[in-house]
Amino acid sequence: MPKLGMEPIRRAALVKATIAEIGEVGSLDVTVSRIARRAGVSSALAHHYFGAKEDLLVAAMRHILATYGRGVRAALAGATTPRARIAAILHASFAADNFEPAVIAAWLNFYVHAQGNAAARRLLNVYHRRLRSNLVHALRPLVGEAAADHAETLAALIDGLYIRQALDAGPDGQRAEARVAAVLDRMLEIAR
Amino acid sequence: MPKLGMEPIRRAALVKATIAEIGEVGSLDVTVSRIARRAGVSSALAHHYFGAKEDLLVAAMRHILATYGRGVRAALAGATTPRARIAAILHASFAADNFEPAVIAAWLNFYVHAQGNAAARRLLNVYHRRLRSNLVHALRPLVGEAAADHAETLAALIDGLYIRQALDAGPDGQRAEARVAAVLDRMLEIAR
DNA sequence: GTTTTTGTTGATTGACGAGTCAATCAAAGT
DNA sequence: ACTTTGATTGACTCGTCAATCAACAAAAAC
Repeated sequence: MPKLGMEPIRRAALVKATIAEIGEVGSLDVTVSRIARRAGVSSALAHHYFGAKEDLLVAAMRHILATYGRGVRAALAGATTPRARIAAILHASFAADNFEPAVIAAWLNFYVHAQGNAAARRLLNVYHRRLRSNLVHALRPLVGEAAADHAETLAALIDGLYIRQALDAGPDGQRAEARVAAVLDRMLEIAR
Repeated sequence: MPKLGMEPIRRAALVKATIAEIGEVGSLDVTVSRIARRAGVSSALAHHYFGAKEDLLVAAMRHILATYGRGVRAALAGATTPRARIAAILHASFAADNFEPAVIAAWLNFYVHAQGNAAARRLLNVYHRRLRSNLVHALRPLVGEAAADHAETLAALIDGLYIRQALDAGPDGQRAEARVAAVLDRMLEIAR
C-alpha cells in the first residue's frame, strides 16, 4: 500500500490536524496520539516525521504565520496609495483564513507558548517586526515622525481585537476591521 | 508546631506561589508539587485546601481579578469628571500591581485557559463586563450614542497593549497608558 | 532477485504528575 | 486525662503520554 512521496502529504496532514486539535482542546495540552489519529496515522509516524512534539507545534505555528504572511503580501500587492496599504494589512489580518476559530485558538496559544519557548518566540518576533514594519512604512508618508508611534497603537489594537474575538461571541472580521479603520481615520484627521 | 488558623495563611501563600510559578514557567503547565514547595508546604496540603489543581488555578485568577478590581474602584473613587473617570480606569489597568511580569503572564494564560474552562470563563466575563460597563458609563456623557462602540475599542486596545508588554521588552505602564489616552483624546475631539 | 530505501505501526518503556490515604503531631475543648 | 479537631506529610496508586524500537510491507534501485 505504501506509495512513495508520502512525506509532504503526511506533514501537511499532521500540521492541519495539530491546528484542528488545538482549536478543539483550546490549549497546547494536546497529545501526539490524538493529533496522529485525526490525521489518520499512528503516533509513531508523527514522531518519525517531526521528531519531538515541540517540533510539530512549531511547524503548526510556522504554517499559520506563513499563511498570514502570504495573505498580507497578496493584499499589499494590489494597493497603490499609503492608505490603501494600511487597509490591505487590516483586511489580511482579519481575513477569513486567520479568523477561523481553530486558527484563532492556535494563535492565542502560540502567543503564550512564545513566552517559554525560544523557537516560538523567534517566529512570533518575525511576525511582530514585519507587521510593525509594514505599518510604519505605510504610515510614514501620511503622518511622518509619528508613524512608529501610531504603528504600535494599531498593532496593539489589532491584537486586542483578535483576542476578544477568540473569547467573546463568534468572530466578526468586518467589525474588527472597521473598528481599527475608525481609529486610523482619527489619527489621519489630526495629522492632516 | 501546628498553630491554629493556618488556613487563610496557607491559601494566600499557595495562591501567591501559583502566580509566581506561572510567571516563571510561562504557562499553566505548572505542577502542584512545585507550587507547594515554593509555598513551603507539601503537595498534599495544597490538595487538602484547594481540592483539585484546577481550583488552585481559579483561585489565583480570582485573586488577580480581585486585586485589579480593588485598584479600579480606588482610582474611580477620586474621579469627579467623566474624563477623569476614564483616566482612572486606564491608570488602574496599567498600575504597577497588575503589571508585574508574573501577573502579566498569569493574565495571559488565564485568557487562554478561559477558552476551555467554564469557571475561568465566567470570571473573565465578569471582568470584561465590568470594564466595559465602567468605560461606557464614563464615555456616555462625552460621546453619547457612540459610547458602546468606543468602549469596545478602548477595551481591545488595553488588552492588546497588555499582551505586547508580556512578549516584547520590559513592561512600561506609563507608555501604554499614554497611548490609550492619545486614542481617547482623538475620539473626544471628533465628538466635540 | 536481492538489496536498499521509504512508509508505517503495535508494543513497550520510562518518566512524571495528580490525587488519595493512613498516620502523626499538637493544640483546644471538656 | 482524653478526645476531638486542624495541620501536615511521606508514601503510594493510577493514569497518561512522549518517545523508542523492532518489525513488516512495498516500491525502487541495482
